[in-house]
Amino acid sequence: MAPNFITEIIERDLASGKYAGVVTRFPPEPNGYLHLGHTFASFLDFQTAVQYGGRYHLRLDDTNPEGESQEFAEGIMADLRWMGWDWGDGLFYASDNFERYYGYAEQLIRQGDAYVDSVSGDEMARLRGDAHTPGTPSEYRERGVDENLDLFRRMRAGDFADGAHVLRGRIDLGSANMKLRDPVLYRIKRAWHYRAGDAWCIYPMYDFQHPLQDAIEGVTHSMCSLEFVDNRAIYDWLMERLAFAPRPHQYEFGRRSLEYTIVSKRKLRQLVAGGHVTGWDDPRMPTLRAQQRLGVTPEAVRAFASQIGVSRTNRTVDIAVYENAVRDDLNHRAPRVMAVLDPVRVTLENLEEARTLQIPYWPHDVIEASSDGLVALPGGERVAPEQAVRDVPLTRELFIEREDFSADPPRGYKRLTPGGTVRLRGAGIIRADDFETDDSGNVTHVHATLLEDGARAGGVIHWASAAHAIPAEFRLYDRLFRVANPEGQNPDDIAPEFDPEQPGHAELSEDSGPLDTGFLRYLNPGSLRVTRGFVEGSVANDPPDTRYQFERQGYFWRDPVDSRGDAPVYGRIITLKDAWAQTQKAESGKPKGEGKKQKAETTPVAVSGAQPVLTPGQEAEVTRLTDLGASEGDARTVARDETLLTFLADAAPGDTFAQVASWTVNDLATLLRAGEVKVRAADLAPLAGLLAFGKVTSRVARDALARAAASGEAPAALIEREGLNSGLDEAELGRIVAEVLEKHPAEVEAYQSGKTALLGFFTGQIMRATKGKAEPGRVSGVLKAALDAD
RNA sequence: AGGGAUAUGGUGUAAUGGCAGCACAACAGAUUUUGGAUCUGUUUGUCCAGGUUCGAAUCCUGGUAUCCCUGCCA
Repeated sequence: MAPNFITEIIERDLASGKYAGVVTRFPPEPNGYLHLGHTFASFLDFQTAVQYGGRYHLRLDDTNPEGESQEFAEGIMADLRWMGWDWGDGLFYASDNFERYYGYAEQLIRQGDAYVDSVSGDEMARLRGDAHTPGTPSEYRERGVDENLDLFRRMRAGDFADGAHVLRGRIDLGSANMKLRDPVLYRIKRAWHYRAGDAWCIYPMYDFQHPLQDAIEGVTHSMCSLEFVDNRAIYDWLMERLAFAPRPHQYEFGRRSLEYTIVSKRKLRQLVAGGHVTGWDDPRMPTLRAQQRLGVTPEAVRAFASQIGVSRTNRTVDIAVYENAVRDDLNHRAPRVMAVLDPVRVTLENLEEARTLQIPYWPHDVIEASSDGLVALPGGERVAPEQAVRDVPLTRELFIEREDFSADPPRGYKRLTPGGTVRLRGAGIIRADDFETDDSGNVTHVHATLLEDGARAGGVIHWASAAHAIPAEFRLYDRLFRVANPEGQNPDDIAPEFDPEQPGHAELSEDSGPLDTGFLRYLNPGSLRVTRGFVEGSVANDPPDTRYQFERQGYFWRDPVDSRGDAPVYGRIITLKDAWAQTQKAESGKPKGEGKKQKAETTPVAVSGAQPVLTPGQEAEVTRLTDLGASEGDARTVARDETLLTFLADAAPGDTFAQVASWTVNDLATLLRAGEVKVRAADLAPLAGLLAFGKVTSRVARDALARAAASGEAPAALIEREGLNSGLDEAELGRIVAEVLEKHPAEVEAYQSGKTALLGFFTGQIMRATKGKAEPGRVSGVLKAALDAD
């Protein structure tokens, strides 16, 4: 986990002793399967705890019986364990604590912090008001404690129908934060809970239950996504009213979505239910179980999760980052073998007798990168590179890839052509002497000659012996959607031409309603291509979960569901990068271009220089302040802000006023509004005087101002006490400059070889070394002289 | 419209007043018995307008854009 704003908070909390250790939790609701979107959140929760030597919990957040099940709970656990997580005894079910939540609810009632409301849902929504109008109390808001307690107990006892009453927090109906307008804490809902059965007919709401559960578990840092920012106010209110100490705190991070992927549970369900995929584990799905079946390893998923950063903005990650993580993992894991996916027969006319070749499993670069000098056999055993080979028969009858022979090759084609040569991987060079085609012109047979050593060829192709290779089905997966953002509008999208051979297309057109099925129209009709071909015989004895690189094709493994011993099915985990396809596409690509979006186009020109309109009273203040010497801009800012106005009221009039006003606006405004400024404006005049007379640099003055604001000490006294007005003579400055240069020889060299931007770096170092006492004007002169002299 | 959050290359993320860096992508070259991998290099960026400062991605003011909130879901 790279450093981020949450690790920063944790380090501060640990350093200050706020918590003895870190405790986090990942709280999925067991009403669906985990998908790639969850890996980010779970990784953040778990890995952060690991990183700080803390604990992480898995919490099944099962407070809404609808849709939740043990099957989902177990699926979630299995997927997380597959990812390599071990929460030890840190497994919690929210439903195990229903009784405790209930107790806290009664406590809130007794404290007058919660009440039973008895209006309908519609009425409650109406009374809540909207963004412009504050909420109005329902007629039940002022019920007494005893009545509330009685009603709430009877709610639990099942005396009332669903929806007849709710328990609400009594917070603030007028709050601009809608979440605070007396949120519902409990509702009556007669539903069978997969763990609690029918023990309860009231269930707690997220806003009530989640903070309590965090506190009960002893969680310290409770991470959730950005849409819960407003809910934090309830979280803090609850912690305060129920006096938890030490208490957990909620921090929000931005979600990460992935290009070409949807993660909405409802839409995923539509894909399964509509038969657009074969199930939740269809290798094209973004669910973890699907990625698992695809053959992606947990290490790759974790690498991906660690590579996408953490921030407070919702972002969409480039699919290439995921693909890179998958390839990078497989490159060092998957032995190389050969398979022909779309075969064309080749006869080596001059090969009389079959040969057995020993071809290495690994390319030279993977061998060289091995840390112990050994490499793995498909079974996992690590052996010397020369032993990491398999037997491959070279026979008179072979198969090669249909794409690897061309009677009419495009420019730059490096494979087999009539009369041309190519190297058969590991077997030597052949020349195509002749070829046959069928009625439609498809090549059916190539007649070739195996050439002597010393022959030359421009390219290398893979192959398989017709007599020994194993027939197999290949499933070539591609992105499920044709567009990066299937849930968006995609006005530039061009629907693919109708192709009756592609399953899914017909359903797609009859199924596409105007509403939520819109994303279905972006389904990629070619997301699954099935071919029949041959894989070299050596794979027969390998473990069934071996991931291979089929050379020049991509990474594959045996489909764990559909593959049979006598009918193997190989699924493509991911393609190899294909520079040739790139150039091909570029050649044929119309100059239409992608139309890079220009920022200037998307951002309308801002109306600049617009000044907010001031009231006559504020205008009068502006005049008064400018008369006192303040700049127009500062005056306008101050006049509009009561806090700044009040602060500035006791500033001394005179020459120093303008400076004090400027500091007020530019340096103190934010602190002032937060009520964190301890110094008085009256104490600022002497500081401004020191600055005006050149006794201190502006840097020293601002530092002193900041410290004074925090401590309340008069800044001028502070400067006096620390001798910051002592000035800096030429000799001392020269000495410090020399010291700084000596400490940073690499930077000096870089500067002298032309990187003049480093002047700012040196200036900063010198300012720091002199505590700001050096005058920047002099520094630059001395510095340049010293650097040039060196 | 009220409240809240956010804004750095194509994408994601660093820089906490002092060198705009890293990863992925793209492009070029080297290398290569995988058009893979590897290595080297290159292109592209601080939302806009003002202000403070010797110096601003960072501080101040104003604006713009995007997202979230008005479930008895989580």
